[in-house]
Amino acid sequence: MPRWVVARPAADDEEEEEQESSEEESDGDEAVIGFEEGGHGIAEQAGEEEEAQEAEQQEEAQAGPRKKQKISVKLGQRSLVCHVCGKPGHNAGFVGSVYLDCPNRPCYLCKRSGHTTMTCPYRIAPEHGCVQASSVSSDGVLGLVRKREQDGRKRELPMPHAGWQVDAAVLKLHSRRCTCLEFHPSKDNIVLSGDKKGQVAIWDFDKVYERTVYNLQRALCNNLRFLHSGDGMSCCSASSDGTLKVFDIETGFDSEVMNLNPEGWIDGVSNERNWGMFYGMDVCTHKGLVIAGDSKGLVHFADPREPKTLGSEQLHKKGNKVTSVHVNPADENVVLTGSNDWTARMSDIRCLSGSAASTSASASTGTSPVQLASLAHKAVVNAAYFSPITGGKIMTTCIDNRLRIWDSVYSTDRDPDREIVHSHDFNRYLTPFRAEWDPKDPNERLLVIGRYISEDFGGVALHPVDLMDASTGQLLQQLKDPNLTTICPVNKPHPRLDVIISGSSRSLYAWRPITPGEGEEGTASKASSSKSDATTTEVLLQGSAHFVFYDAEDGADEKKKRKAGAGAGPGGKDAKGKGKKK
DNA sequence: AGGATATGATCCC
DNA sequence: TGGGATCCCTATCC
Repeated sequence: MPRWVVARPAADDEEEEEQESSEEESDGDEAVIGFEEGGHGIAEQAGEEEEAQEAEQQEEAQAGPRKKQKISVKLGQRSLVCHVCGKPGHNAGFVGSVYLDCPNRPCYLCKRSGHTTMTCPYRIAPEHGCVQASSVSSDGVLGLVRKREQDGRKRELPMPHAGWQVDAAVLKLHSRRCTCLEFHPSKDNIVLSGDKKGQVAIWDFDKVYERTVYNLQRALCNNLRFLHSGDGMSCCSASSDGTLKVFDIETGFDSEVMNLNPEGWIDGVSNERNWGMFYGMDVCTHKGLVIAGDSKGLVHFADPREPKTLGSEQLHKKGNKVTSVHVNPADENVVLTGSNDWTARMSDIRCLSGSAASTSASASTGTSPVQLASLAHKAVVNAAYFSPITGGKIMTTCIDNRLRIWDSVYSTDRDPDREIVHSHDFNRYLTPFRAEWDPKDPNERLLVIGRYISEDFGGVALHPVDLMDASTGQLLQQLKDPNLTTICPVNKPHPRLDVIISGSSRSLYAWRPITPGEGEEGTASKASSSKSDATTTEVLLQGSAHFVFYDAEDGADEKKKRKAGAGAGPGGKDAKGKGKKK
């Protein structure tokens, strides 16, 4: 029984226009669903016409000034001109929920020529070209023994569940898109999310209506990690405003651990080059150490109890973002970093000199004494993670549309054991995709990643969240919901429960397995017959026990229940939604 | 309602 | 080495 909450973003300072918008928010079913802006209809598909091509010059010479024009692909239309390659005779773009590729361009999925996305072998069989892991291979007795020893006597990765559905959602929790997620280390139903404006929200996806928002930083919150020390209330946040802050999730009280721009922005002096931003960040639990990568290829080490940088190391090429930092779960001395310099690198922090200057020269040549391995990629590395239990495997997400798997940290001097072609090369405007290990899978094979290109599900274009097997490249499940039409770049499997949280646009969604007997109410099977938003709404309403409207704007008691059968809505309980000062 | 635009990697000149 | 054009899947602002 899916439960949906519409939350207004916490008040941004004191802005007057909030009132107007709260009205439009509160009026009716549109707001419930909150998908009114999702339309990707063909009519809205605007495109840029290419510069004049020889061939088309004569034909269109009389057409007047060529400016931006609407692209509306109609089947059977006469004079077709492709807005992608500029050649006549065909067109590209959405036809209903299906995107037709330009045949003159390489495949958008695998980037190879000779076919389009629709016929791409990687789309038809996601495991195409993928080597099976030795631990799941069936040949030979030795292989079997090895498999038994390495892989818990399992060859087939058990299908996680028959299906998943959105069980709960907070729509418009944030005022900007969600950028990162983190589960509470001990409280099962609590998830934290950061957004593009530096806000951090704490959401109870069980109670659904309970959430807290803090204005923690002034720019994009790139990473949240709990310190796992003391009471489990301290969380660390790395932001593009150049600060690293530790805050208490109960009180919102924060303290600055690091600031890359202590002088602040100085007009005429500060610019994009010298302004420091934090990206990837992780925590050494036992050492009480926070490790954060910045926008200049530096990795900083700090003790959150003492606001002072312990040291910095140029682990990546100067001027390139360190997009991801991960401490090996089995050996805290080993750190994996991903970067815009097209590499992921494994380093031993015991060899730190503590001074960025001393190793900056060697880092760019890849021969720093700190460095254990450098994993070459063909494009920017969005994320590089050790496997969550043994730390023995490595998975990277690269925007060349490939997930790379090394089955052993000792084979990092070779090519990856597997390259899984998967659509996650974001264009603009989206939070970078990051494939995440499922920490509950003892085999360390299950991974979760959102999909960029849409698929036609009964006439609706949806972007599923994919569950894949890192050992075979097999697509195990695609999580989808007709009411979730936006792309889900941020996804995280729960460390203990059968829950996956997805951050999509400004909203959070909690997926749970469909329990037998409950059926697939509200999912695509039902929506497939309906085309318009209105009917989709109907389907959602039918399939749900109750809706709770949560309007954080109006102060304390702003819960309005709607929709029949809504008795279950938790009564007049106050949610603390005021957010911190500032 | 619809255009401008923020935004980021990349490629090309 | 730098500016400008480009990009399928946004979302907000005006």
